[in-house]
Amino acid sequence: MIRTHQAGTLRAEHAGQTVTLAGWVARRRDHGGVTFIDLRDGSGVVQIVFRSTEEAHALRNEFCVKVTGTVGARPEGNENPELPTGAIEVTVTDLEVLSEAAPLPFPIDEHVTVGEEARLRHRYLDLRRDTQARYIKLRSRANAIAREVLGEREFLEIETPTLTRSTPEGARDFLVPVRLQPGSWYALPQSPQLFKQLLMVAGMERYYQIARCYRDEDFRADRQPEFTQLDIEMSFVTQDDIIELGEAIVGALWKELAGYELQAPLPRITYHEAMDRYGSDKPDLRYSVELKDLTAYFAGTDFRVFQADYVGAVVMPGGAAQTRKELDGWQDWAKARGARGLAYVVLDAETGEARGPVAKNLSEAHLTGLADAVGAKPGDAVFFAAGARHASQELLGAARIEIAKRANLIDESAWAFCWIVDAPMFEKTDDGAWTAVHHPFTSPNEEWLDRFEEAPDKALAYAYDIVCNGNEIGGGSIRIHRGDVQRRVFTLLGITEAEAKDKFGFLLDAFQYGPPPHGGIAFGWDRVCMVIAGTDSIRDVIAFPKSGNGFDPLTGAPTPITGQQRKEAGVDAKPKEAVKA
RNA sequence: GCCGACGUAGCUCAGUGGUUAGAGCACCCGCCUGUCGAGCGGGUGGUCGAGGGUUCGAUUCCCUUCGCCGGCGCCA
Repeated sequence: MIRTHQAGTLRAEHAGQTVTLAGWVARRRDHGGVTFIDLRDGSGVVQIVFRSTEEAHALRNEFCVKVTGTVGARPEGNENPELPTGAIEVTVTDLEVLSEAAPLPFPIDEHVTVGEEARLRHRYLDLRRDTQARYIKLRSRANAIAREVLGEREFLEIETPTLTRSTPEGARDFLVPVRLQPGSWYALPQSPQLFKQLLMVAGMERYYQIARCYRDEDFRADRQPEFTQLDIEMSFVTQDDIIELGEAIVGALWKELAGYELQAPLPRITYHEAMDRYGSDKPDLRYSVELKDLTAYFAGTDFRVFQADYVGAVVMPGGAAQTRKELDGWQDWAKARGARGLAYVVLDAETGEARGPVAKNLSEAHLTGLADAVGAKPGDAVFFAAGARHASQELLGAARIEIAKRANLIDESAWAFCWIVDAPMFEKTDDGAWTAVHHPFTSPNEEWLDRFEEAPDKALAYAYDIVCNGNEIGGGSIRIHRGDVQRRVFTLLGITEAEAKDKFGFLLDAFQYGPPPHGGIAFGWDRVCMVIAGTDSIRDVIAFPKSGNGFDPLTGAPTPITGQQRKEAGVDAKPKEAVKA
């Protein structure tokens, strides 16, 4: 090594030692006769002092330098308690500029906010910033912790192909042309789902992988076209076994990275209960504000809008104090989400009288009983949604989150976990057919195994999601391992035998040879790291993330290809057999 | 695909239908021996995202377009 110590590790006990350091000029304070420089390396920052000012004068921000000097206690009164190294400084006797830095496109400074585009274009500079570097380091530790927990439990880390066949998730595939077979294409995996099931058939019993996955869908703050899953599958297990494992992993992560002791077992909430109480399948349990079903309460109302399959409400504590403009703002908020609006009633802070545009449509009895029915107090506002049950609950669920934000009900220091269990097997598509909510290999639970056809809309699966502070951080299921059940599911989904054989015949083939009962879970690893890091963008925990539209501001990818590449790749080749849509 | 916000110096932002578009930081030069987001003085730096329109005159108003961010749709 060309250095003897790491800058951030120097302490008072090093006083008197001669050390050689290497790092970057983080900041310079040039007083003419004496110059202070904050020297930064991967471990932190230490102040170095130049008495001979000539050479220090030429140094600029982010020059990469090597210095030799003597560690000494700082003069009385000049200590900096803000810095771990603040008790000492290194007086430089020898300086070598390892490389110079051009003027920076943006300051490497925690105090200055810089636009994301500039940061990503020069991500290698962005990552020199302490906060950003910490996110990346945290992720590395998260990987190590997961491997440790799984290794102890005798899981095998097994890689699966990234050039593969389209798997049955619902998203659009990224496709790769195949030079050796013009007209045929690989798909990049949306997850290693089928491969991990094949590994179970192969007797690998306990598999995991930190797997890159690809989905060609639009972006969000917590979605990238390529992302990472901690992907896990086990044989001979029940749902409880997977949940226990999930809690062990999450427990280890939060203990070591967030200093939080997980209270296992975590609460389990059924999917339907979550929708009824929180209007979400990933409820944020850091605050209460629950939905109230008022369908029965308003039965027989003259108000047309409330003559619906479902009428629900959510209370905003103190919401009556909102200005007319703020209350109108909720209407715009609801319309932006595709709703007609958000009916509301405010309860007078003094009298508790129910007022508002909707109040005049409601009977005296309904108005006077409302506060009790929804659990509201004088001074609160009550928001209503009426219509189709699921959509109305989702609107109220979104309102619940917005209420918590606006009324400052979120304890930012809290961790609230839960499992959402008993997810439905199927849901109706727009054209009236059934589709798998999870994926078509998800097992019905015991209760529905023999009769899910009787009421597909009510049938429940052995499927579970783990939720933290309103983020779905992982999810999985027990898989179908019986051929007859799998065939019945395909039949319900309208997948013919020929289609099934064509799409995933290799899996069905494998399942002819004594497949073990198995199940698994996948953690959205970027999201897990994001949540632990306490940031609100997945891009913070990805070393080189893409920006909107899949553009990489650093490399400029994607780029057009040359005619030669196009020809060789076989992009335009016609497949030998026509493929059905 | 839809909705909303934003786009002015390298960075973060202010500003205006009318003379030469500003500030802080960065950068360059100088001063300065105890700073720690050092300080002081001077200087360089602008296609006001792009195109079109209205106007005597547009960075400012209008339209289109591009980029970016957030959300909806989409993504089990």
